[in-house]
Amino acid sequence: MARRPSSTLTEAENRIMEVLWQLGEASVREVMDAISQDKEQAYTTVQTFLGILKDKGFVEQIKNGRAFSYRPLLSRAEARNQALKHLVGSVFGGSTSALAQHLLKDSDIEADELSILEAAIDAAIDKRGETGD
Amino acid sequence: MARRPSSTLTEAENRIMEVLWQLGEASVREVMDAISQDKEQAYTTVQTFLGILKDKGFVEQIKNGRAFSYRPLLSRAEARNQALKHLVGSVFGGSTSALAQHLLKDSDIEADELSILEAAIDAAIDKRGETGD
DNA sequence: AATTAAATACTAATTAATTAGGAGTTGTTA
DNA sequence: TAACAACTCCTAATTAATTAGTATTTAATT
Repeated sequence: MARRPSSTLTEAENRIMEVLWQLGEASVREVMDAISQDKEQAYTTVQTFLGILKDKGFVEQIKNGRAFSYRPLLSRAEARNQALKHLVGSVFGGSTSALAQHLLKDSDIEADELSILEAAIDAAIDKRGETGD
Repeated sequence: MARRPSSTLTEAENRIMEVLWQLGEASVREVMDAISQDKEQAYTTVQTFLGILKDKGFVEQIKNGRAFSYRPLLSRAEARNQALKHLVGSVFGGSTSALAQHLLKDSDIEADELSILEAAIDAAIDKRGETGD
């Protein structure tokens, strides 16, 4: 027996999606060029992953002259949600507050980030109080 | 070419470590029994992973009569830190506050968890203010 | 039209991750 | 002590993930 396929974007898939989220729409070559800033990657490798992402329904393929362009169908926020859910489920015992508390206690988050965070929490609590959400 | 080895605990490794963190120390059979509550897993499979974890330096092996017992050398907090850092690096562009803000805006964290979180933040800010950390 | 460039489609190879079997060893018990 | 059970060690098999090459098609340019 062996492993189940990943429920979230793999590392390589995420690298590709990141470019699409940034550019909105891009050809194989454009994705390759954007990635090659950080990581050398063959044209056909990028192509392979765009094909995989298309098969998984995470991008759509648009005919653009002789070539194809690709556009994200999965948003960055959704992808982050999935990745986060997966991490919380496997590493934090399914408890989001365990993650949050870990963030504060054991991780190296900066003090000024904490203030931003606190303001965001106030806003979130206000909003939920109003709507009863 | 192919993938680099995972810098964090894999899913299966984490499952094993979770038992060790819970029990403090356990034999192959005890780990297997604990895991089998959720997931059927062969004795030798558990054994294989304990061997891998030992090779990686994440557990120590203690002779216990005719068998071995295993004890975690990596703490749960450290493992969570690594996993979190990895996620933030790959999915949140390296920004912890991007993660924090996502938690509040886009994830489905509960209102009562937010209150806990806020209290934790207050405490964290107080502590850092005192020590100038 | 022939050569060249670029894109696509298909295939393949490598390694990590997961799972488990079988051989051999050691200790227990009828 | 012979049978049996439990454990260890080594090996293997399967699939996901990553990477890229080759062959073919399509288009541009001289």
